[in-house]
Amino acid sequence: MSDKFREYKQLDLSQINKDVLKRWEEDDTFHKSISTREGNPTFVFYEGPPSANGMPGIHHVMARAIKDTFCRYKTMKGFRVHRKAGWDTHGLPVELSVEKSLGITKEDIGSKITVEEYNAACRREVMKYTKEWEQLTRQMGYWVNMDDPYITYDNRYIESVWWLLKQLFDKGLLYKGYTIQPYSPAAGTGLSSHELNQPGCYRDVKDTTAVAQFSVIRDEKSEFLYEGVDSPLYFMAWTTTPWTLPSNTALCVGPKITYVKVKSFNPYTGEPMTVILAKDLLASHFNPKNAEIPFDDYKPGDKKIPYQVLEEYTGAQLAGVNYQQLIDWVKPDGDAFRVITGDFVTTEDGTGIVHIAPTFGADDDRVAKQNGIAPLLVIDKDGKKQPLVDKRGRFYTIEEMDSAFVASNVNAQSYGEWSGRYVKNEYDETLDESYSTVDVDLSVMLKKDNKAFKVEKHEHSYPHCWRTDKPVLYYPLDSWFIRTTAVKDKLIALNNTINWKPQSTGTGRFGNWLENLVDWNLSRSRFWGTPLPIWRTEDGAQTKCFGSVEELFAEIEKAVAAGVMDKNPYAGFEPGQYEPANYDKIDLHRPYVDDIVLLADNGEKMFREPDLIDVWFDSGAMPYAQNHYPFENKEKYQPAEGRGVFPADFIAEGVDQTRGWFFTLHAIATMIDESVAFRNIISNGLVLDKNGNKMSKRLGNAVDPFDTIEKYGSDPLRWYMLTNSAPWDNLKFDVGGVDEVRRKFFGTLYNTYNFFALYANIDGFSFEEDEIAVAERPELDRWIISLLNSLVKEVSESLENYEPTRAGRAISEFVNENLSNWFVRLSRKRYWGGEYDKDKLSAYQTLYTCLVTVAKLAAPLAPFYSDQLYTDLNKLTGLEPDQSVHLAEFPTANDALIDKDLEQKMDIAQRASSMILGLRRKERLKVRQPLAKIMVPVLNGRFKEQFEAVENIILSEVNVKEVEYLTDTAGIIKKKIKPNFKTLGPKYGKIMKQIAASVAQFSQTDIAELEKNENFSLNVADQQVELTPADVEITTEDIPGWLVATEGELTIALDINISDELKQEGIAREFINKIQNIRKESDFEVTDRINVKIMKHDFYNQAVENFKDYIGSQTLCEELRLVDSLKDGEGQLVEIDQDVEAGIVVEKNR
RNA sequence: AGUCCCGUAGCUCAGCUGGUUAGAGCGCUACACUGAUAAUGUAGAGGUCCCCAGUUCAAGUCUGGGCGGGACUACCA
Repeated sequence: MSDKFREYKQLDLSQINKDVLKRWEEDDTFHKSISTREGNPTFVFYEGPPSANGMPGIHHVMARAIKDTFCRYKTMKGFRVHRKAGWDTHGLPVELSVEKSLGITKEDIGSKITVEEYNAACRREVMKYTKEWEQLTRQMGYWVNMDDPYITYDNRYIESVWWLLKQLFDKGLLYKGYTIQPYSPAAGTGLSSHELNQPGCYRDVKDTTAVAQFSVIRDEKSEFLYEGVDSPLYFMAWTTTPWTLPSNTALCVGPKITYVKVKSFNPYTGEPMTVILAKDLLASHFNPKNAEIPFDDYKPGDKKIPYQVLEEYTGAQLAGVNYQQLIDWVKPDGDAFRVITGDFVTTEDGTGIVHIAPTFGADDDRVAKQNGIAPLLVIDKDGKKQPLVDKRGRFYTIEEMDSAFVASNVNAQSYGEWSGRYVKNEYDETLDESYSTVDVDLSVMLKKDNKAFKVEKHEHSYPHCWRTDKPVLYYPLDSWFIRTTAVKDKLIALNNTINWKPQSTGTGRFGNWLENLVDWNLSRSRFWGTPLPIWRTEDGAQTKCFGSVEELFAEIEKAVAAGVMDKNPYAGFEPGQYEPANYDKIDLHRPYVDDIVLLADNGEKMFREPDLIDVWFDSGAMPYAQNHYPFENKEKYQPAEGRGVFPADFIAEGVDQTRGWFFTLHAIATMIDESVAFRNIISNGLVLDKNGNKMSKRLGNAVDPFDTIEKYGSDPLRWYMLTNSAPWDNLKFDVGGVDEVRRKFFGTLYNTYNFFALYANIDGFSFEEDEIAVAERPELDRWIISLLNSLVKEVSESLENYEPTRAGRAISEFVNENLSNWFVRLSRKRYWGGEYDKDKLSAYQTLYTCLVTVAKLAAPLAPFYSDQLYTDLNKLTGLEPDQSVHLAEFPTANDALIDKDLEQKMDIAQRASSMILGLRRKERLKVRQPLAKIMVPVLNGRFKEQFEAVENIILSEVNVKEVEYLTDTAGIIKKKIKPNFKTLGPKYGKIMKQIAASVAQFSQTDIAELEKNENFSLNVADQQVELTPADVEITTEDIPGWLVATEGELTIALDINISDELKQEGIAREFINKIQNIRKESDFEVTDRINVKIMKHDFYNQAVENFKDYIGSQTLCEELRLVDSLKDGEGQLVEIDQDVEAGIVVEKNR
């Protein structure tokens, strides 16, 4: 063990990073931080699994710094912290990068490459950057348990996921339905949004559009609309796809949009009518000039059609009104033909009323479901429900429909001629461009039926299939869904119990998302992912969902026994045996599961539903699947005592996960356990480049975390990210800021430590003396201890509230402003020279305590340097029982040591000193020149008492001999008065401005009177105003005839007359300074004794003689002589005053 | 398009429940200090608190509406 505190030549945080890492590894500190908390309450953290198929970026440092900070903090608070690492391994990005690296497309899977080979490639690809990730985790000091990470492709993980799906299936929350997706009839395939966003897919095309008239049904719900109406009443709705009109089942209005009822004539038939449309769009359908035309003058066929606005309604009022089906081909089953409201409705184009065909529009489908509107479906020969248009893009033929359905629901007469027609001519190779389209023919039909208001060509952007160049349809496709809407209320209720940081994300983005919840579409047509564990007979009548490998294994055995399968592909697997080796024998991925054919209870064959599940389900399942629950670790979920591993106390990820991981965690936990998955959450913002642009490799503005850590060390990087802006604000990342943190915060802290070490080593301080009671320590020490305890309080509160930014900023402010710039600066003299007395000891003990406490407070945020600082301090003193700061207990504040009055006093001292230094500078009076006195006007006793307490500190700081307190009896102080708006405002309100004006006019006599009587009456705007001292702020402004500075309520005058005595002392201090410089330049040890010779000069001979002892004591000079001359080349010249130079020789005393 | 975040000095950010000279750091300029020394201190210059309306005696702060940047979710008659 060393007998000295370690001293540094310079601060190398990058090296410290490496040293500390090495020590952590040698001492196994991370595991100790858990094992030493054995039996304590747990703190559960969930790691949102990253995908290792991409390189980690600087933004990962951000999220992980936050995570790490709170896990370390809770550890220091005594909790046993759970934090298991994990990897997200499934999904489209993996598939895409495999395809890129193999140079294949999805088309090639199964032909150029087998599914087996493809999957094997995915498995390799997904862990490609594991090493880099682990390295970053290590280097940045992110403590997470990587011994046994969860991996979503692992069979055991998948098994837990299956178990969860089975629970949902059993609860009736898993069902097969459809969703509206882009679909290419020509290619016979659904398209992903990714494919749709290929260049050239959206093209401007001219389509026939129609404004149709939907006839209102007159009943009690619509009666209010008939006021003043004497012709048939219609809603008007516009569509760019008239072929969807036969599938219309609702009309949608904006609840806040204003609609008008207009009396006019149908332009094609000339029939009188009354129509409803959005007020904002009136002018685009009715020419305002025609409003003047008398109705009687109108004849059918006239170009100018008169109209008259009868009434206005809001969309909300229209909701619920029923209308007649526009085209009566097929009757829907269920509620339909009703006006509903939707927020997405605008008045930008059309009529402000949107035609809803739930089978052919995503918005339509959603809004219809929310309002209980049925889609228009037909039943085919197999008994399956189908939209009116089949997958080839044709209206279903009557022959292909179920005959009973045709009899009950289909109007064969009107539908007949349309049956089998392609809705887009492009789908029929035999048709040329001249052939009229369904859109046109339907529009013509509507015109004839008095149901069309306007039919015209309209150019708009429409998506096309990138493979066939033909238009895409939005089409319902089969998918498996989780019925999250069934638990919507529960989701919302549970969300309200979660502590969101920031709160607005929880109530806003996340809360709104829950309010507008739709069922979770679980299906993905992919290859690399968790397969849906559902087998069905071909007709879909029999369904089995498996919640474990064991169940599936048993069914396979049954199928093999019945001869449905040749052999069990999972033969050799031992059900119920949970060793990894056992699970390595099987593969639950495609294509292996696809080959499994099972036997239904009725003897039919069952095939797996080919979909994979949404990868978000994988990650949302991690609270369970990371522990292979419920197959293993079941006891951790229902612990006999204390807390188990569910739910999490804390999670943190980017705000982009709100509808991703945050939602899936929340949804799964709610559905499985009616519990939250996490209690506290920080959703952090993005890391942008310094100009506020998104970082990307392509733009070359991405910052490499490894380089940054290598250069600066992790601590400044982490500190910068955590303190520069609140975690939930976006961070404009600027390396310059990291460097600033290094200099400002770590540099200062390091300097403070080094200063301490330097003198402590000289004096042999090792904190072996008894601790001096705080009450017995000097004012300055009690002050910094008070601030330190206030700091502990603030940091603890901030971290308890998940606000790392506040914590970090408070620590930094303490270290820079108070500890270094005030405490150490004022205490310097206490450390160097002099006796090793109680004051010196107190100075050491106080500084030591501050440093070690700061190390602990900063440890969660800056784990490396804090540990180094802690270790350097503790190595010698052995005061702390723990070998690492991360095993130590987090400090707790001692309220008894917080002295707000003292903090106030020191604040006065700091401000007074800086004001006096300001005055000196103005007069070009060096601080080395002592001055006689300062004068301070005193307005009340309390102020005087406070000032007196810190008088000596101020005087020595500014090098002035004494303070003179001025009471105002002498009348030499000029005062200033200002109204106190906070007290007067509420009392006098409106006349506040006049009062302020009157008060500003107060004379010195007025002010004196107010102070004396503690009351002053004013008459303002015929109102009596009573002022008490509390209603005004009286400050001193000036002391005529003196050099004065004023700041707030503090006024100080400086006496700048310099007596001979003072002048001499100034000269003496000048010499001290010069001699000290020479000592330093000559590389003398701080403790070396010296002899000094000074060549005589009338300017300073007297001063040197008079202050000989003083100079000697300050510079450790044994012998100080004034000499007549110096030898040539001996000594050096120093400037003592303007144009006065002294020859001086400084020698070591041997 | 909807939801959410952000907009204060050249840059990065504070500014608590509204209260009258709008702050800090960096950068710039000047000066000072000096046995913490590749440090440090003090000051100066630098502001349309994004814009417009409203509430109020009083708005950087509250309300409404815009504008700009960003994120997510949707893609539409």
